[in-house]
Amino acid sequence: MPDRKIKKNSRIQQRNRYRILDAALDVFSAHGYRGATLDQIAIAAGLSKPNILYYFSNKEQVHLTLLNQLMETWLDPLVDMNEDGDPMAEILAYVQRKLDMARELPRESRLFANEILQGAPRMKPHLTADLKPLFDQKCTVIQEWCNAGKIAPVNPQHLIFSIWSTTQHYADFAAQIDVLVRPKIEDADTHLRALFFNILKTS
Amino acid sequence: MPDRKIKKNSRIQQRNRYRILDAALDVFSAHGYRGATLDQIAIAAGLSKPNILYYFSNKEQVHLTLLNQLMETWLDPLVDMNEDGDPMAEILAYVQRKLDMARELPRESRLFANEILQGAPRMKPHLTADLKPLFDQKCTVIQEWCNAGKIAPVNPQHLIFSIWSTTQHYADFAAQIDVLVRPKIEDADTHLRALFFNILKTS
DNA sequence: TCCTAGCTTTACCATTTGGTCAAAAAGTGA
DNA sequence: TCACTTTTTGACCAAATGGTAAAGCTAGGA
Repeated sequence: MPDRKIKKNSRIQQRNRYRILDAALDVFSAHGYRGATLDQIAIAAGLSKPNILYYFSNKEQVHLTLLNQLMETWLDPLVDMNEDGDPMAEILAYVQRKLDMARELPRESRLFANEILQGAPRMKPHLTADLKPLFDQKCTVIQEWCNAGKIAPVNPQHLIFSIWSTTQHYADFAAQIDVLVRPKIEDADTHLRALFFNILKTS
Repeated sequence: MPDRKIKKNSRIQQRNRYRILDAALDVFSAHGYRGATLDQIAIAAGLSKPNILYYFSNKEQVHLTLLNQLMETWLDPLVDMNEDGDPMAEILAYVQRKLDMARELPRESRLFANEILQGAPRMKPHLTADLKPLFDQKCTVIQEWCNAGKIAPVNPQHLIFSIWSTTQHYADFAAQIDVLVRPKIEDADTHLRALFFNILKTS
């Protein structure tokens, strides 16, 4: 029988791969790639270490799978920024989506931050292939909005960096924020909307 | 002889402790605490591993020494924000100092970011003891500036978070920025000045 | 009921890692 | 030069880590 049947979709496969990736997300986002161990992941997943290696060929594959999955959803908010919409509304909605994402997927944000902080050794190809073209395209759109006078003149690259940094900060630096402010922060939305509204408004 | 002479200041001691801390800053900032090894640090310092442990009792002590040193300089820019000065000028000057710092001390910024990202296990006491009081005090100052109408109403906590995140982003996410923009960024200053000017200006 | 493919575990291995120790080497003052 | 202190090193260790191999278990179809 030349074609071997690989059942990646059996119920057990699906459930266990999901468990492993969920556990790995916990561990990698908390300790970085080199700081995370297969034993930690195994314990968090409720499986044995060799069992992890039955589903993934090695530690790096687990990490890579997570990064690949992440890349898919990570770019969505920016993709959805529509060049035909109202510029101010589009940018502010993008800020809101990024902020929501930081709140709903803080582990993913920290996984990404860890990877970039450490020089993006496993992610650089993705950045070049996926993020860079999208980034360039959206920079062009913003530049055109500026040129048309629909928003105040602004450097598109730095604008996007500011949006990324301010929104992701609430996930990535949560440990610091927890120390500094007692009750949970909920009014970041208002602040960031004002921050970016004020630099973009024409008048 | 009851009092033992500990020569921490011999020329050799000074030189080697400096070399070790400089090498450790390289390694810790690039891999995080758990991802860094004493061997890497030893090689980067041009010393042997046991020699490292002659100067520092263990790996954690090297890391802690770095964090303590860092904490001293890290707060300076905020300390220097003078409540008797012109509010707008003071805040914009603070932004500029933070940005300069991210450019001049990117390894320190990444060391800090790594530590916070991973839950600040060794830094939380410092944050509570040193950063928090300063943060609260400066938030009060900014709030008073708002109340006096000297700057536009703004949430001081979020304003500071925005300043931290946008400035440090250029150090912490340098690997990503390198992929996205060809020539080196020098006009971040202009962008950030405008960003924070526009949300703070009255009228 | 038995067979088989798929799943799990136990035992194990080589390498890496933080750390120790005693001896050797290099300074240093008289 | 000699005696003494400080610094450096090579050999070593126990624990942790990524990974392997083979045997054992389990579910489900014939």
